[in-house]
Amino acid sequence: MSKEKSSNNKKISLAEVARAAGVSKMTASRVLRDQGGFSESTRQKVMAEVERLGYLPNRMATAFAAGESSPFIGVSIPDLRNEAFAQILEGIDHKLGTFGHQTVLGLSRHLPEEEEKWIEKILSWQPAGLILTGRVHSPRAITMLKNAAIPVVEMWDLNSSPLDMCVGLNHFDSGYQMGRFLIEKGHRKLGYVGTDHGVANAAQSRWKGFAKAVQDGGGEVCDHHCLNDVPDFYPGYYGTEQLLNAHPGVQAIFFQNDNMAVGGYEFCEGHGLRIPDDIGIVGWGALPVLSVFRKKLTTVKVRHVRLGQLAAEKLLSTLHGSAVQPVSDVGYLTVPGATA
Amino acid sequence: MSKEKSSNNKKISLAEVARAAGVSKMTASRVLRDQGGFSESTRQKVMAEVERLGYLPNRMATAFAAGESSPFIGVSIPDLRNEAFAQILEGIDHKLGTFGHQTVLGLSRHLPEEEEKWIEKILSWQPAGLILTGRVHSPRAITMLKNAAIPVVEMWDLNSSPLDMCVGLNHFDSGYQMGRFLIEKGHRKLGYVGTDHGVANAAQSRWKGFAKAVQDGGGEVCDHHCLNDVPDFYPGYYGTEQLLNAHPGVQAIFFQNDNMAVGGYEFCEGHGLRIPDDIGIVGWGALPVLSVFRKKLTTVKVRHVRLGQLAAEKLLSTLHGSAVQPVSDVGYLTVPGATA
DNA sequence: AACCATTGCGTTACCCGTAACGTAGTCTTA
DNA sequence: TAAGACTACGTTACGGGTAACGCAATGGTT
Repeated sequence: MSKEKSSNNKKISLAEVARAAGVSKMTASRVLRDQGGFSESTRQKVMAEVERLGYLPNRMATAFAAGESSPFIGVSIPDLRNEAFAQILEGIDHKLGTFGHQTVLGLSRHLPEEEEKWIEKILSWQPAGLILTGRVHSPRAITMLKNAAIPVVEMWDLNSSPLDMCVGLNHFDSGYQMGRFLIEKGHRKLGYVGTDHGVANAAQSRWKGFAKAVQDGGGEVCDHHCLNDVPDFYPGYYGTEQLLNAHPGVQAIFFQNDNMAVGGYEFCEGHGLRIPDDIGIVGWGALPVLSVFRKKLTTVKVRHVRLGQLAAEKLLSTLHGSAVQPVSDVGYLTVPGATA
Repeated sequence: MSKEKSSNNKKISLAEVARAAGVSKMTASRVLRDQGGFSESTRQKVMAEVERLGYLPNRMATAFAAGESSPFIGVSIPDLRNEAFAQILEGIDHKLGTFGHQTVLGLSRHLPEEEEKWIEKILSWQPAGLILTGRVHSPRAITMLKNAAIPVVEMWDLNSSPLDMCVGLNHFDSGYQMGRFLIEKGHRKLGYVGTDHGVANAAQSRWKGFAKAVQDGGGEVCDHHCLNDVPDFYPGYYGTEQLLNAHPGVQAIFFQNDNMAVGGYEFCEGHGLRIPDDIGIVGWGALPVLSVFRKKLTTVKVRHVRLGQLAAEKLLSTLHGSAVQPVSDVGYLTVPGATA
């Protein structure tokens, strides 16, 4: 509460508690940490003043004094509209919270320069570690991370030579698998609808994997990338419209994720296309919307929450001094449905 | 990166830079802050060592020394699967980041005791302020907040006598409006489908407002609450099934939010009910899924991102010493569609 | 009764920066 | 040429805790 309104208009320090209780700071400190070396009567005096004054310990000072690291773990995420990242963040935060750490959020809006600015700021506030999304970071960011000497986990995209540690899945492969799947269904003219932030990211890897599979299978790929938009329902809708206008005769479309796929599905069905007879629709991610969608969508299942938990676990193990496997693959599962 | 791998295996302090440059800590500090009072040759010596040693300033020590508050703002959110909260958090983080603050996340999973535990932890790490969701907090949490003497914004649910400051909308009224809307359409047997975490929250206010309007209009209300589930597509689906099994003949259903409404819509349509002729479907929140939904859903539009921004602005203004209106109403808009 | 261990505290130094103040040397100016 | 202003630093103290150490009083042992 703001100062004007609260009963205590300044923070109470341990020294004030100690003075009020008629003991030294050190004795008060020992009582509060229940570390022994004090009498019962002293304990009561100190605790009575703690209660009366509403003392709240300042752990920042403690950590500062002891040379400990802070409880803060910086977590950089491109955006939260994307349910995949929201789920990953839930997994991370839950695991970190269980071990007494605090999640400090950084939303990069898919821009490496935003991530760089955030990394510089957060590093100056002494986080114990960082979790970043993806494998692409600005050169200056990489230098700063090297100097910071704290553990870093790159998650989402698998990276065989990470800065430090990595948890993710092979997006290229998952795209390639889906491309093969559609080729084997007999399709040859295939589309892709996604977003584009001018940056190499995991979605782009999926698209490249997909394109490679289609080319390897003798097919043709047409793509439409919505510039600087979020991969959600509506971009899926208008992206499909633009793709089909530019490339009539596409037999199936692979979408960046399930929300976009649902948007594309709605566009197709709303314009008289039968699915999957006239056009196939394929998503990615197994997002919540699929649980009630009227047709079982062909998609790729990813355990987002688990991915977040694993990223947090790797960081926590390192912080607590355990040896850690630097790279973990959480995998994916291609799930054939009724839409392709 | 972890210590074993990085070039510098410990953090470089200002004192080390100063020693290497052959000056005092204070001179190095002045150079780094470009605060004047040093010669060009000294500047070059210091900056050369900063570069060579990879020095990163420790702002925590600075803040500590200057008696400043930390940049950390604690933000407590029930869950991130709910897109409304994800959008609010984006609004908060973007605004806070613009002003050099850092968002520290706390996910309460709709449990006041989780919120209490998180508040205790975060307060001991000296945040500059807090943003909490809703108006219900545990008594101990309230005491701790009073003692902390930092600004607190309660957001989401409007609260005429907040702990400190408040930004939100009148959920009860928005539910009441929707109840009247359905009564005026001529419906009398009305349903509600939502979730229940055993806590008085904003969704419960909407439900109470809705029930009051229906009763005032001479109607009958039937409800189904999914226990401890997230208000997403699938709970909307199965909640509708359970409601309709228990109460056949319901003429329209008000859902806790749009995602649940879409789940309910899918259930109804999948079971041969025509919408809105056999049953009306009404959502809340104007969530992204509506942009492509095949029928225009009757809903309530809420500016979630704006709400988050306003909450952050209130906190920032208080922190920078400006006078602030303690309570702001961001309002809502009932949007009639084609589903009721 | 002298000795020693234990108990229960206090004192000092330190963590990493910055504010406030001190000071030696240079430059003006009357 | 001496007083005063200015430049370019250094020194000290401080913030909120804790580690390490010191020490007086108490109790038990021989």
